[in-house]
Amino acid sequence: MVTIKDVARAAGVSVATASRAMNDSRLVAEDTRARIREVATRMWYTPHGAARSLITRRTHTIGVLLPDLYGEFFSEVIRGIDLTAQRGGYHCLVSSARHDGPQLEAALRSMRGRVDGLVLMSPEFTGELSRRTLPGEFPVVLLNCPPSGLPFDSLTVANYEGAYGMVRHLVVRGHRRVAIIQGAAGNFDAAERLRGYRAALRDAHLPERPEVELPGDFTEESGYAAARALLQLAERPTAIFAANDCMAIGALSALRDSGVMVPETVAIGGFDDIPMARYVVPALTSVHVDISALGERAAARLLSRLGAPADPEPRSETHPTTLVVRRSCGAPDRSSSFSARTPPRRNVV
Amino acid sequence: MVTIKDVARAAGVSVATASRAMNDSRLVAEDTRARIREVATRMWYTPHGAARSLITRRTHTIGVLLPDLYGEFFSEVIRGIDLTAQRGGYHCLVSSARHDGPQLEAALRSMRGRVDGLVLMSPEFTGELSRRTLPGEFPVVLLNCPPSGLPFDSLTVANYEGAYGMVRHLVVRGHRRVAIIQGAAGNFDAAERLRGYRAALRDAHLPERPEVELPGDFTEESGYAAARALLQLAERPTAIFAANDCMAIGALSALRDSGVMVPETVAIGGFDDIPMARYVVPALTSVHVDISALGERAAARLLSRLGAPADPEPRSETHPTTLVVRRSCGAPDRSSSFSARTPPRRNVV
DNA sequence: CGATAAAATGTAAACGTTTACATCAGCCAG
DNA sequence: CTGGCTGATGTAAACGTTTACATTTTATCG
Repeated sequence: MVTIKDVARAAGVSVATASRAMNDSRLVAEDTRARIREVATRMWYTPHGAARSLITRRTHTIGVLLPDLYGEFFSEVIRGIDLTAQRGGYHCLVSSARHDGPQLEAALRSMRGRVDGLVLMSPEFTGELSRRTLPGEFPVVLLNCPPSGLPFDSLTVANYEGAYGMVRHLVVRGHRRVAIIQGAAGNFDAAERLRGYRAALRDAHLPERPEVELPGDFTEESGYAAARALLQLAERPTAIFAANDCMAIGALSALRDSGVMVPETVAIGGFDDIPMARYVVPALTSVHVDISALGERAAARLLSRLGAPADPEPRSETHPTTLVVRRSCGAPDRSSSFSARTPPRRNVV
Repeated sequence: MVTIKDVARAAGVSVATASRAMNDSRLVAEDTRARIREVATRMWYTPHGAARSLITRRTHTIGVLLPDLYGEFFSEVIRGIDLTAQRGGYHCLVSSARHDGPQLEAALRSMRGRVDGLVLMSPEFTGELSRRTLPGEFPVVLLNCPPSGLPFDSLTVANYEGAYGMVRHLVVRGHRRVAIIQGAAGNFDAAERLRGYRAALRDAHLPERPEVELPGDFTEESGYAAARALLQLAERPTAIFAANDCMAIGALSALRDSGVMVPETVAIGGFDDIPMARYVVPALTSVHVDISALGERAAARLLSRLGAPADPEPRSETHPTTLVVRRSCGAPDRSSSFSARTPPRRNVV
């Protein structure tokens, strides 16, 4: 391993000058700077990150802590984060961990001293445990976490508004009995979407009916089961709002298996607008979330904190959603899938 | 920031003993060990990663360098890698970079000194440029890279065999004119899949016909365009093998838009078996790749290198694929999607 | 030409660990 | 009682940087 000492010796200068040359300090003459850099590249010198961050107290790395890595969602978040991180000269240390107490704590601890800041996504996050694991002055951006009272920046998806808009849309189309398949218990997004659903009904002067608020856990199976249950009801709903697309797709399967027409007999709406939503039949109406942009915002926020840690005021931000109307709730069909708003996917493999 | 010195002072020992206690060395008495650890947890001591890796020359981090982060594929790879990395006590530093020469080189350099080893995925990788950027003794696992002659472990998907199996299946079902929509030019996977396609035709004593080998670039649009072009031919193919699912789905749209029946008039097969493949209509026959397992293998291979860097022999490994037959090539339809082999997805949001 | 300011370079301390080596106490055999 | 061994602890040097400070060289100006 070639160190800066080797470079300095080869260039006939002291390590200090060599270091300055590598860091483009103005305290070094132009010609020596050029000479040193030339020598450095010739010797394939790469600075030792650990040594550097030991003294500068900067790792130029941001930690990304996710509850899981399963599915399109996280891939997109990471993409957004990595994109802006790279632009700012930062790396991403990603890790997933089940966020039930000790696991999260361990993950946080193992990241300390390796990262300058953290993007923490944890819809089940209770500020409880890590109030001491995370020193308050450590830069953290909470992504889609329940309000915790912790002094951290926080970024959330407009779950409430998105759900409200979806249900309102269903109501406006004439639906009087709108059911909901809820997200996982204890999940912040799930709770917010439920809240939006209820508000939309209330504002339309429709009764809240507990029997059509079915539990779910964001999985396709739970959507399937919930839809089955709904079909058993004496008074069937005419529309179903599933708290995410996976469950909506599960519900779609259930209705198809039961011979129920969608959208003629029952309309369905989902949430997230995952790429697949365009391709199921009928195409799924959903609430679109620009996830990659969300990741970009989170990273940008964190980077700005890192750049100027002066501002102590934690800020909250809500990321807007848009309703994408497709056939599953009665919109006219489009002949080609290309007219949908989500850009087509590109896979390298 | 509380350092090991603070802990040592508080526990009334020297830093050496404190360090030994934290690292479970046998050279420290049991009672002092307990006392020191107790003090350490009470003070919320976390070792400074940079300082530690400066002296131990181990970062306990593996780098993951991907060509992009778009789509399900990378999400799954990362998941597999992170899973095994965590099990082995390692972190993942992920980064995406367009792998055209200087970009890749820069990414590699910026990772040096931060990671103990590297999983490098780059289907357009030419061993050329980085023969010197990557010192030979640095542990690297190449994932889906073209054979480079570099002395590195290498893991590839059974592209050739998978494509061969798919085309053979089409031929066995009676298709005589099988077209291919190729992957991106210069892409290793694409080349291998083309090779498998040709071999299957040859072995079935069917002629190779250049006019049905259409170019593509793995995007949905290119699949759409290619299918359009195929429909213009005087002698239409009766089956189309698309080098990935995205293009297959694009082709599906094109055929639907042209009023061509799938699979009755033209059968279609894809590659990758992305989750969406089950949901398009008709459900897409595809070559399934267990991507997360691929990532796990890659990480496991790298970790074993890191554990015992004795073995200098670079090893190659091919990851098997399985053909998943669905309706798009004429298989009987299944009533519920749950019977398909891909497990249902779980999204947290 | 000398004084002085400015610019360029060198010296050495620091960052937080680990670890080779030194030390020291206690113990046992001769 | 002495010498050597064992086990526990301390001392200090390293790891590869950056940077405050000291020193030297160069430029400027009276």
